[in-house]
Amino acid sequence: MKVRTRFAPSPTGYMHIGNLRTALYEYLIAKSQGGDFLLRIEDTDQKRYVEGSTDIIYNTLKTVHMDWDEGPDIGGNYGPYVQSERRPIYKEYAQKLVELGGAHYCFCAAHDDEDDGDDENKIPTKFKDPCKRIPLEEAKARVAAGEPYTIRQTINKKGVSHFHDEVYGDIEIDYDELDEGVLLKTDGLPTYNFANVVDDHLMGITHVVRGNEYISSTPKYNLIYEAFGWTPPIYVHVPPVMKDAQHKLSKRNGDASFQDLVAKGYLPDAILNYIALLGWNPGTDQEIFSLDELKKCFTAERLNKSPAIFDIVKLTWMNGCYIRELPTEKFHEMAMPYYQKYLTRDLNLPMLSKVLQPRIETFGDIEAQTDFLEKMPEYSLELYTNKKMKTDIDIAKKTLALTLPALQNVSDWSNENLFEQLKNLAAANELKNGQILYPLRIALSGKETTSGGATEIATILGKEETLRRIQQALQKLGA
RNA sequence: GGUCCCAUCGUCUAAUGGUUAGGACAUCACCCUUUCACGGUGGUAAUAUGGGUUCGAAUCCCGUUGGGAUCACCA
Repeated sequence: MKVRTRFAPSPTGYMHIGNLRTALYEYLIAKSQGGDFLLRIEDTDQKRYVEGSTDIIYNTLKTVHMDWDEGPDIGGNYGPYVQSERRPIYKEYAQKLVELGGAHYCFCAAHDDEDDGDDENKIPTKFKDPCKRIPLEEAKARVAAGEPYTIRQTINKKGVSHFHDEVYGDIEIDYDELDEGVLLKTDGLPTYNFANVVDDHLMGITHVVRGNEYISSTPKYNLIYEAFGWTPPIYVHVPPVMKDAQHKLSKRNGDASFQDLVAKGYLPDAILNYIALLGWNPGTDQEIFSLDELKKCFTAERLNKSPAIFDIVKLTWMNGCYIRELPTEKFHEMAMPYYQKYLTRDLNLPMLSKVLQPRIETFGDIEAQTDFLEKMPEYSLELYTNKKMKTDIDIAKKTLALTLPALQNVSDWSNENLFEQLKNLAAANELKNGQILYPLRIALSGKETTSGGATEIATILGKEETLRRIQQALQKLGA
């Protein structure tokens, strides 16, 4: 049987990393076995709907190349793929479930959740609906008379429910723990509890992958499958992605959303690679994976049970690996928007890219790495003193005075030539290379550390600006 | 509170009864070096806890502790 999985987000705002990881696992379970991956929009809660969030979902999946085989935009044989467009289907199946004894009409008012007065002593009890004792004919008459109603699940079963989960193994839950929850709301739309069962069955979903918060309600869904005479899917419950040991990653608190990370200069492929490893491992020491490689080696058996904390530091490292692997031209092209944002001076940008590529971990680092190119910062003369380089203020004064005329005569302003010239200058004056190069770098950057050395910075700045900065430094040194 | 689930270095994880408990990130030291970075070498660092079972337990069982989830006309 062909494997079919679905990503079924609700359009309620941003796409966070946990969502994306669930989508990835769904995608990989299908694609590792040549199956289908479909996209379904679960918009049955009109109150929580956020304009534009379906576009975010489409765009995110597209940028990481997780292509779906069926979905709202491209259609398929099991549509529609937006739940609000499936309203008649749910009503039909809900009524059928009532006839089958798996549900009943309920006329109770909605629960008011506002009284949080004595929360300490509030012990919730299982909701057992009195309406299920209303004779079906009477209930139907009230519905026909226009009385508002919901359809609730009927749970009369006693004892213990068993089911198997691919990650957590065999789970047992007592039927007494199950609520007789609403399946079809007053507004005629289904709740998640009903819609996901009906749709997953109708759409031929073989593997249901979702957060482990659904484990405790899974027996309820199985009861519905059972009442209809349907075969339940294979369940794959995955642990949450955490912000820290206590808190899940959430949209509130400004926690990492995919698009935030991209905006900060993280590469989509690196993000995807990192989250694949948050809760899954290949069983080898390999850590860098393309999506195609993941498709080849992914197996649900190697999914983890315990929550994983999202570690931006490791993601940053991995992003650095991806940046270093970029072809030079590609890196330059991707860095260009950042250059345009932070730099106005006429610089040797290809040289800047060459210097930056092995040094930055995200494109967002460019700003801090290049600020001195734009404007010479204020700096202390103490910077000229460096024990290891055997320089101090006096030596700097002397060597910069030698460097200035030497560079004035240079016509080939390439890094290689500048380095060669200055090495020769050092040798001719019986100086160490560092005694020439270290003060020069300070004079050009005003910073203790920089991306690149003296001659690289000179190359980037160009001859005119380089000479100007050396003159300024000599002035500052009182030479 | 009931129920369910989880527990290996700071973090992500490997080891499905026998390993000096392995790898990666981070961190520290050293090497390379025109600073920084990249790269290389090495170090520090973990089986929450108490009982069992077993010749032998990170691994199996029970208790404890800690954490998470769930108990909506949200998903």
